Amino acid sequence: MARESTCRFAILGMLCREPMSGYDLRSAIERSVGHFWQESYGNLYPTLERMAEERLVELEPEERSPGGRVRKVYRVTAAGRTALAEWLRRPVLPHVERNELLLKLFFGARVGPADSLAQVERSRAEAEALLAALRLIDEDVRHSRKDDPEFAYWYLSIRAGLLGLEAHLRWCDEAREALERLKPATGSTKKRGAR
Amino acid sequence: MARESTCRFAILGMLCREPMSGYDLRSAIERSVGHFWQESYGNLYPTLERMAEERLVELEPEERSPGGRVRKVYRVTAAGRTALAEWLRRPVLPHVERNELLLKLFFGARVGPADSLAQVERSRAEAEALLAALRLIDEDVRHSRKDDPEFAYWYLSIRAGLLGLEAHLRWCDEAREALERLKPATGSTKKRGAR
DNA sequence: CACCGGATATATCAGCCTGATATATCCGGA
DNA sequence: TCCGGATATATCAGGCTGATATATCCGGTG
Repeated sequence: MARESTCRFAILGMLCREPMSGYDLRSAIERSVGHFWQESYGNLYPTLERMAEERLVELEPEERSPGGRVRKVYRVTAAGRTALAEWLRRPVLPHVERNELLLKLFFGARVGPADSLAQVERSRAEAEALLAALRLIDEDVRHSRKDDPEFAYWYLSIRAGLLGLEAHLRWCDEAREALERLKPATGSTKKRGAR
Repeated sequence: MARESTCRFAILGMLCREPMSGYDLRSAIERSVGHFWQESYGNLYPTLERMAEERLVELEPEERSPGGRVRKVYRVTAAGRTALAEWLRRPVLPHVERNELLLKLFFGARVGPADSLAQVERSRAEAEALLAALRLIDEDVRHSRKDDPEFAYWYLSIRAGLLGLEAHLRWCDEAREALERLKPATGSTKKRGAR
């Protein structure tokens, strides 16, 4: 029945560290868990409103900037903390992640190895860039936060990212090789494969 | 702007192999690409209707079972084949996959290492089961389909699954170790934890 | 024969979520 | 003073999931 908005819990987790506005939430989430979790404004703002109705969060007493600019800073309530803890203990339900790259490759015979190869190369380049970025974050966190009591928990997600990306790169290399073997005999690349 | 229903292309790809009903499509997809792509009826039926309006697919001439039972068998049109080929060549746009397990672990300090450990163990068991299943499929496909011209393309997705799951298992082991180190060092809390 | 249960088959809906769009203010630098 | 980029909130169409409803077919059991 009622699918449960996971967004709620991302918000609760972040608000437990520090009260924030919807805008702040988005960047805090991006900065800390951005490599495996993101939230859009279109999701955050309505969700925050609902959560306020449900008393999981509440607005901090009107804190306006001098000019009178609107800024809604939310804070987590006791009920919010309870709900978060309850969710953290609940098992993750298994879910098949859609993988558009694999789907395109699966039907790849309809367009030929060159196009599939291009998809793999693009994916590889992207993964390489993500890996480089994550390694920088890794370095940074290992130095600046290694004494934070939450360090071990944060580190788990970085390791997951690193291992996952490395595995993906290995797969890309394998796939590239396999697809290259499919290409029509090397040398003269002109053969127009009329169907 | 118009996000493009990926479901359309999963349907087109499958219908290119053989005309099918919505019901058949669901099981064909489940059987062949189920480990990285699934479609729900709630998505398939309305999508098929729209695609028929757009002339990407068409109904086969009334094919009813003797009792007059309704059964709508769709077939891909020339326009459908073109649309599929065009999509297959278009680059996959990068997208951060949400990972609920990692999110729960990231906030794990709020409930403690035992609960996080349980999440990891569950995920590990699940991955182990998926891996075993995929190895069977691997065996099967390598024997029964190795001469199919599309074999190489199908095989890519199996290898992606195998490498991904193996990497995940390695991460689980790492995570388990890290979380076990966080547990209150006591040897006092009995050896075999009561589950 | 009647009945049952599981597979076949289609359809609809609430609700989550994304990506796009709109709007307005703040503030530092040219 | 004006510009542009960051800050900030809000709304919407449309994709998609998981649940629910409904009905038929068919083989096996009593």
